[in-house]
Amino acid sequence: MDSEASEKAPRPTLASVAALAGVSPSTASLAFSGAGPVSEETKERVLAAAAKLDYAGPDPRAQSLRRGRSGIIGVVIEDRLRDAFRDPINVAMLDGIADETGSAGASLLLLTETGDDRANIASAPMDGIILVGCSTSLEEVVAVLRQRRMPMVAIEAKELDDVLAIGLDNREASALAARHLAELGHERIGVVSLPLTSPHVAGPLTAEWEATATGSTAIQRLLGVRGVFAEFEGFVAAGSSIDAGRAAGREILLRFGSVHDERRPTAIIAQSDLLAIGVIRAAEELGLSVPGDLSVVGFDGIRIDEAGPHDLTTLVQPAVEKGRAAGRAVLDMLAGKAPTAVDFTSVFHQGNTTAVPSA
Amino acid sequence: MDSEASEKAPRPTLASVAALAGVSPSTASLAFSGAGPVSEETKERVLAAAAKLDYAGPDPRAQSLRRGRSGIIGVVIEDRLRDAFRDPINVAMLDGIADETGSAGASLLLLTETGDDRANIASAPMDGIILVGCSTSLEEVVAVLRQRRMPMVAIEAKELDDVLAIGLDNREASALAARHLAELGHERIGVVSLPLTSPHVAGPLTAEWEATATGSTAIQRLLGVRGVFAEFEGFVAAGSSIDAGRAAGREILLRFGSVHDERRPTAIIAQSDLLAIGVIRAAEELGLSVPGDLSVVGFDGIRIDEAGPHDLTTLVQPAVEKGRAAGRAVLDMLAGKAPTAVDFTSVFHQGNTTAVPSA
DNA sequence: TTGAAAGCGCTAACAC
DNA sequence: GTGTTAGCGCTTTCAA
Repeated sequence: MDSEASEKAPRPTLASVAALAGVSPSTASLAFSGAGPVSEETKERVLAAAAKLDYAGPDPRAQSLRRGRSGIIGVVIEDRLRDAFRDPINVAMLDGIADETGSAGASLLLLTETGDDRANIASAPMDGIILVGCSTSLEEVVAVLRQRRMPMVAIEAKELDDVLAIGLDNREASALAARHLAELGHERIGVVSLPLTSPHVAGPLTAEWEATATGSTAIQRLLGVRGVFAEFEGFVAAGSSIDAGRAAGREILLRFGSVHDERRPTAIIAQSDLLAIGVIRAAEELGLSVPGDLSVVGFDGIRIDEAGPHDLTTLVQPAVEKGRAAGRAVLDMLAGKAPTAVDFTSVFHQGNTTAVPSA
Repeated sequence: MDSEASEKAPRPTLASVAALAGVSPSTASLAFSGAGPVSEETKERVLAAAAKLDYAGPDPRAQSLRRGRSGIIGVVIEDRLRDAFRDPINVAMLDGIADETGSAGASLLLLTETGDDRANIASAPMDGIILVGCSTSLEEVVAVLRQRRMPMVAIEAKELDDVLAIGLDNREASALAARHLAELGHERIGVVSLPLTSPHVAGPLTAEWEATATGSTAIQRLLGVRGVFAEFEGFVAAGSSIDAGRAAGREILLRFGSVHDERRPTAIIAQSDLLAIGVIRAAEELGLSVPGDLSVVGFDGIRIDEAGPHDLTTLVQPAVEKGRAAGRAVLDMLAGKAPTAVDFTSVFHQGNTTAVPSA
């Protein structure tokens, strides 16, 4: 019964306010928006009428039909939220997006590519959209959105028509990390990859798997390493988390039965800092010291409460800036301005988790 | 120039599809929605016309005006996203909300109480709203939303008219933790509190501060402890993070100059697991062992990659369920059903971070 | 089974 | 400065 309260008290309309104030609806509208010439006196009368009726301002639904804009920017995330936001790098990026869109008066609609939410991508009232680290079904999603004539921006996705790309030098940066290890004298390395396909499963990296992979970021980072080390022990993690990194680390370190087997990699490149921390943990649990017995490199450069005493050697990417650029790009598209496709560069940070391999 | 592409190709309308198919708009509408009797043949004709025009389906903006529903549920977060989502407990809750709303075909609009985004709360096209851990300006926000006749659900907020409450036994659970410590024999304890006011600042807990506090969760948890220990060393953290916990832990442990001062608390209750982990870290850095020299209790029961060897003694709260309940409640309100206000219960988990105080 | 008409609430043009 | 008119694109009566 209580719930009917909302039904009993219909929202007053601009028209009703105008009527009470004794002015035309268009005048009342102007009085509210301040977008045209209205006499002080009329304005006051309208505002008084609005107050009396407890009018909350123009109905956003009607406004958005009339104006052809809803003030909403969609953000499509591949995973379930709890998977995506477990990694601070994604949150940082989202925060960057929110910075830009928020100050332009737009709000963010969170959408995932998973199951039920899929249909919403086709039908939510949005003015533009940002695709984040999407992969598997990216092209399907893009096709739907293209049909909706929706301005699209994708962060770290493969090039697609009608989609503005915000890039990161994943390949080059990873090559940098690999070269760093090579220069230290490492010859046998392992790589812990971000998920390659969706749904996320863990397992040893194989050529076939890599060939069918859809995760653009992971692929580029793998290619970067391969440019330096033709061969390496690859293992695909089930996500970007310390746990997943730990599991992957164990797999790589124990691939030959014992960590003392001489074929064991002396260095591991992890595709995210969380994964790297997991690898370090796995190594320590197996009695290996970092960087004495094993060098570890990460990727992202998040400020890592969890790294303990280690200062992770990693590639610092400008996550917030990436988000900002994406936000700015959609807004530009909406404003009819030519948006700028930006490519960001990661910076190598030499920490204390890499060293020359032990004899 | 490129950006004008979207302007040149206007979205086709249902009317244009209908015209091409040689039927009335209303019939075309039915053919799409399947919500009425349409002959197979007509339907096919309409679909063919739609395909030819590359029609992407009804415009959501027009739909939402006509139907009075936008299919959007707002979620108001107090902090900047990166602060709120740094704590996995919040992400879990959001995930619970998304579960429910997503499968009902609604999407989530993310709003913050901070600066620019504030105005959006007053003007975004939403059907209902969920307030999450909001505090400071809760009442202002609620007033605006009430005027909009917006169904409101609040998670762990103080009781307010027209707002359905989803609660957690913060007070009772905290009392449980305190009693646990009392039973172990602790007499001098410290409490690391979640932020009390906004913007978040850290500092020693004072009676005045507590009196003007707006963070409902923090207050309840403090009250729970006070029911058991009339006095304790309180310190308010600047957020729910390991770093903030570490800083707060240091403050409390060094309040009397040295950790060896006999007035030093022998146990610390932290209002979140992240804070607790930070406290443990601070203790260890100061040469104290946990639980030997210091007992630590957390709150939340997140699965903690970062706890290292410790199995944190904590209160496990059903975060995802809390989110689900909130989601279900808004949806019920929208469906005209009486929503159920739910109160959740936390479960005490005895880990290995609490023990009898050392002599 | 289909069509015609009305209007959701607002605002941009245009007249006065 | 203010009022009038005309829709934005869709869906829901109601009548045929």
